[in-house]
Amino acid sequence: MASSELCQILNNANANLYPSDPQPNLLNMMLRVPQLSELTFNNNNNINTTGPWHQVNPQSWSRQNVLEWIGYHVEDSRVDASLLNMAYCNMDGPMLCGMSRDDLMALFGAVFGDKLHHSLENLRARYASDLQENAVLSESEFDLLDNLLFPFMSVPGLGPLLETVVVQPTDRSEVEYSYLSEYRNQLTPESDHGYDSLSESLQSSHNGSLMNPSSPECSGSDSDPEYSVPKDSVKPEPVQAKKRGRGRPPKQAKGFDHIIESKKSKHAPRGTHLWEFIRDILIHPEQHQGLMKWEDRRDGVFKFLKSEAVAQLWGQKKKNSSMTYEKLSRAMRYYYKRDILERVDGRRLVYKFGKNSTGWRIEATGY
DNA sequence: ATCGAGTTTCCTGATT
DNA sequence: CAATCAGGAAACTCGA
Repeated sequence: MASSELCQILNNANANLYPSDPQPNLLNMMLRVPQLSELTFNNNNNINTTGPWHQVNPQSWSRQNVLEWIGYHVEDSRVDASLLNMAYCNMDGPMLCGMSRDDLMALFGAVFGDKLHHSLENLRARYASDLQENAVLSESEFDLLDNLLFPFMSVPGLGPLLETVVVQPTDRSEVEYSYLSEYRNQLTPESDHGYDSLSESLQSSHNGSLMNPSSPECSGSDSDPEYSVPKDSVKPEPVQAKKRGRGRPPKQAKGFDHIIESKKSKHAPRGTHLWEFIRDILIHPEQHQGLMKWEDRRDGVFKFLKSEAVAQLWGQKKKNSSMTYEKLSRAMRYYYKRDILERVDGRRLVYKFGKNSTGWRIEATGY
C-alpha cells in the first residue's frame, strides 16, 4: 500500500467520523485530520521524535511517541486496534498531558482510557521524581520493552498501520499485505465479525466513543486469549493433508490448512517464544485470569492452572489448532538445557524461570 | 544451498 | 486410570 493511499484512508476515516459538527474544547483540538507529513517518519531522520517514549518525559513526547505509547497499551491490553481511530492518537505529549482522566475515558472508552490515564500518571510521576529525563533503562527493562513492543505488528489493524506510520522503512507494502492477509486468513465463517481489514475498519464510521464495550468487536483479537479461543472454529477434514507449521507432521492431518493460506508471513516476530508467551501471561494476570499463577513471585516459580487452556492459547498464537499441553510441555522441557527454565522436582505443572530468562522479575515488570 | 535455533510431533517409559 | 513428566528422535519453518 502506498503511503499516499494510507493517508487517503486516514483522511477518509476522519472525514467519516467528523463530518462537520465541531467538537468542543480539547477534543476539538484533536479531531484535526492528521496529515501524512505528520504521520510518516523517516527511519534515519526522526522528525517529530525525541526518543523512545519510554525514555522520555511524556511532557516532551512527540506525536510519534504518543502513537507508540498507545500502541504499546493496545497490545498490552489486547484491545482490538481496529476500533481505534487514529485521529484520537494524533496528539503530542503536551496535549496528552493536558488531558484529564475523563478526557481519556471519553476518547478511548472507560476501561482502556482509564488504563492509559493510569500509565500516563505513572510515567509523569516517574519523570517528576527523576531528573534524568533520558535515563537509560536497565537491561531487564529494555528486554521487557523489546519483547512487548514488537507484538504491535501482530495487532489487527494497528500493526500494519504502526509499521507504516511509526517505522516507515523503505518498502513495507509486502509486509502490510502479509499481515492483512494473515488476519483475514484467521477469520473463520463463524468468527468473521471482528474485523475485515485495516482500511475497512478505518473507513467504517464509529460514532461516539471509539471503544464500545457492548460491541462484539471489542471481545476478540488474535492475541486475545480468553475471548477468542476458537473452540468451535477448528476446521475438520482438511481438503489436503499438506505440510503445515513447524515440527514433525502429525500422523493424521488436523487443523485448518484450507483456512490458513500456505503463504505465511516471512517474519518470525520477536517476542513470540514460548517462554516469553508464558511470562507475559504471568505478568498480566488481569488479562489471563486463572490460567497460570505465581507460586513464588520472587524466585520465578509458577504453575499452570489450566494447562490445556494455555496450550490452546499458545496454539492460537502459532495458528496451530492441534497444540496440547503435552506438546507445549515438551518445548518447556527443552528450556532446562538452556537455563531459561529450571526444573522443579515433584510438583506437577510447576516450573521456574532460569537465569537466561528475562523480563519477569518484579523490578522489570513493576508487578 | 546450508545451517542453527526453536519449536512441533510422536513415542516409550516412569511417576503422581 | 488419567494426567503429567522425562527425554530421545525426527521433522519442520524461519532467518542468517
